Amino acid sequence: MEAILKSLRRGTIDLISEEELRNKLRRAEKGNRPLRVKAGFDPTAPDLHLGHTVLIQKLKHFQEAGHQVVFLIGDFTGMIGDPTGTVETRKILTREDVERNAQTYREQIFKILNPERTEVRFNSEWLSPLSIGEMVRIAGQMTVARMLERDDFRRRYEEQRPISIHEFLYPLFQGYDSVALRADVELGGTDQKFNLLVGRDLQRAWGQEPQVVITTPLLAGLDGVNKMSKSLGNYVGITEGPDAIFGKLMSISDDLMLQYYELLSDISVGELERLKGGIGAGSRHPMEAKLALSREIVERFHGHAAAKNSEEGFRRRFSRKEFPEDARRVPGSALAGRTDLASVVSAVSHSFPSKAAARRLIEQGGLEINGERASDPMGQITPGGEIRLKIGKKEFVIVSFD
RNA sequence: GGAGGGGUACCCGAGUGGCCAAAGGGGGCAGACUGUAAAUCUGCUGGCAGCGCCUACGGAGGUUCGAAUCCUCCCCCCUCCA
Repeated sequence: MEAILKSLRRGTIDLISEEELRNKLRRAEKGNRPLRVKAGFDPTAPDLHLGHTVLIQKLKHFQEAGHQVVFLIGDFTGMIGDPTGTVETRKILTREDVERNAQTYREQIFKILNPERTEVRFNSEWLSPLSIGEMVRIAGQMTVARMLERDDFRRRYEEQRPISIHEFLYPLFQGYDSVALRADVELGGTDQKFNLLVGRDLQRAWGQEPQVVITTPLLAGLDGVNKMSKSLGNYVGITEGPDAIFGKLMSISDDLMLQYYELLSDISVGELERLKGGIGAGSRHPMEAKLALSREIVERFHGHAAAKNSEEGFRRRFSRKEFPEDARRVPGSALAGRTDLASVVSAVSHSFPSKAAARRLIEQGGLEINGERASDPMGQITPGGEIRLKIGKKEFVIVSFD
């Protein structure tokens, strides 16, 4: 019991309340009735990244303790859009869109979760049929003052930025989801705290025992500053290839690495402490730790062999600075007869597509040809055989003539 | 219904007739350093057949030798009063 509790609390921010959770766990065990653990997801964004998996890892911890996970897709609330303060013009998704996205979710989350103990639901199931009268009843559970306690609403109100009435409905509906699902526990990011608490209020109003609320931190993105998000480009997508994931994880700072260990890794709490201590004392090399983390995460999504392979590739490429044999190959014909370096690079590179950009790169010493730095944009290549280009830090291309 | 404020490059944001391909910051890219990093320092950061041309300051017209800057119409965002 205590061990389970400890694993459930790992890396979490809020637990409201521990007392209630204990009671629920105890009763679940006694009555052999697993807890219903709910977490909601956006119907429009089926591309999960590691940030999402913090929550999914936590769901997994519950599953490991024998409980039932309800993976809720907010297809109805998605039409409103959670009011994050930014402009949101939500396009209405068709039934097919939602179903397709749900399918993608299934493929992705079941790399972590156990399908046997996971129920995928849509909140349009109970929200669509709601009558106006029932809606009024739900809305009647909340006051404007209380709504304005929510950070982003308060800020916008104080700054005299507009808040639409329908945005108030989002937390209410999310809360009502908990009523409809008879949730025992709801998990969410810290930004969801208010919404999760609304669920408790509504459950009380509907005569249910309030759900326990657990929040997880928002995972920082690769930059270590902003939260991980696709739009900021600082993310690691779980459908990305093994080498991409490995490389991205290896580029994070040491501080961030420890956060990732806490929130993403399966290593035990004890091992985590030893790791932190070892790095602090200098007895563990941060890079070794980072390699191990990268291996673990890649293995989770792509399997053991892929992880080994990515690591080996990484070491060759960066530690030993070898030219990767699996570099992208481009036929000499792609150059269209141009032989000056700026034109060659712009023709062949994804990162430096314009000639001006290629020229800048070359002038700054970012181009190597067959291992030699070439810094004159007007320099020429001699067509024939294979020419190995290292373009910037990350791009490797072999141009082959026949 | 009335009054006012505003839309500038990836983002924020200065610029109110020429010196503006557009300050400054962020981000990004590259180099040095290193552990692959982070931090730090340096440089770059519209395009093209290379000091010349093209495209660009919400959209369309106009005034002018010349407009991001002035005028007209339109679109969009915000605030206040009713």
